[in-house]
Order: sequence, then structure tokens, then C-alpha cells
Amino acid sequence: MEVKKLHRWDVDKDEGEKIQEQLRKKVIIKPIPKKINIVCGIDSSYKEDEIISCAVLCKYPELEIIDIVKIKGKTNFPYIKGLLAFREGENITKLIEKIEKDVDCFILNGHGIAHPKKIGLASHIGVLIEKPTIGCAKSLLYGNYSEPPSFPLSSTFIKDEEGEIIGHALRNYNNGIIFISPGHLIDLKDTLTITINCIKKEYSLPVPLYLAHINSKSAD
DNA sequence: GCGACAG
DNA sequence: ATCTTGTCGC
Repeated sequence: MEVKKLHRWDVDKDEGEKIQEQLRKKVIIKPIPKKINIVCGIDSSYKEDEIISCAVLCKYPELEIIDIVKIKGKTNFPYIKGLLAFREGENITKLIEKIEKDVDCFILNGHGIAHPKKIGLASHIGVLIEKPTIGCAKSLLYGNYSEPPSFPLSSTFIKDEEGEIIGHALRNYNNGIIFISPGHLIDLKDTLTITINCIKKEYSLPVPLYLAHINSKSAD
């Protein structure tokens, strides 16, 4: 599918932060307009100076695998808190360009608007592809939350410094907590609903994301 | 100055 | 993220 080229990727920290300020204005939080038929999990792994990104397309809500796409690239940008999009974004962008089918919602490993600048990896990628995206992470980057009750699928809000709700802390079946937030073209409610529908007892992460995580490690 | 801090 | 075996628990 098509990806907008709104900026360069060979930037430094300062340029990256400026780009974030521009892109954050384009982030739209609203309910998903159409029926969801295909969700796609995206995750990356690293091997020396290489990055491998993987996309797993699943039928929704059945979660049967429809397709798996991978791409390998070089890591140019270092890992800097809050700038993950500049480390993984270019490769993920090329990965998405290889996807043939029409994906209705993406789930990315990282945060959406639950980010100090309100533009985490999921929001950033969402703006470039103009499709609904959800950010899903195993730890919190920004915001405050209270511990969700200890039963599966219970959740609490993640709030920013002004008390604005920016995401959910969601309990999985393994007594762990994952942090989800809207990326782009989706709202808090749909983010929670779709994520919960993608969670199965066997895995700590939403199924499409778990599968992307596993597959990003095995090279082919 | 100290601590917090996606992958 | 990555370096890493067995092991405890549902």
C-alpha cells in the first residue's frame, strides 16, 4: 500500500523533534469509520546493525493469519527515548509498502499519543499511511495510571499531566499489563475494543503483534 | 542535581 | 532491542 513521504529519515535528534512538532498537528483522534475485517501487527527486531520488521495480517475478529511480510534494513538512527519512530520508521514504511491487501487497522509495538510530544511511533506511522493505528507497549513511556484490578481484561486510564486521558493500561490473561493508546484515525474506545478482541489467553500481547514479534526474529 | 525513560 | 538455561507456576 501507499505511504506518504512527508519528511526525510536521515535526520539528527533536533531535526527529528522538529518533524514531530509538524506531524503532531496532523494526528486525528476519532472513531474508526468502517467495519474492521483485517488487522495488522507490526514489530521489529535487531541483529547487529540490521533491523528486521515484520507485518502479520489477521482476519478480524477470527485472528486467522492471512499474510506475513518482512523486510530487512540498516539501522541508522540510535535509540533515543521519544524518538523511536526515527529508528524504526523508515524500515516499517518500506514494509508497509510491500503489503498488498487492504488493512483496516494496524497495531504497532510502541506508543501512540501516550507520548511526551503526543506523537509516538504508532501516531507517526499512522499519519504517513493515513490509516487507523494503535500503539501497544509492554512498558509506559509517558503519563500516569493506577494499577488495573487483577482480573483479565480489566483496564484503567493513562492520563497526561493535565489529566487528559491518552490511553489505557490493560491487564492480560498472564497477570501482566500492556499499555495501549490511539495512534491515528481511531479513538480511545475503539482502541480498547479492538485490542481486547485481539487478545487470547495464550499470549501476553494482541495476537497479530505477538506473531509479528516472533516472526521478526526469524530471518528468511 | 536526581530520577524517569517505547524498542 | 540484545546477551541467555533452567525453572517455577497456572
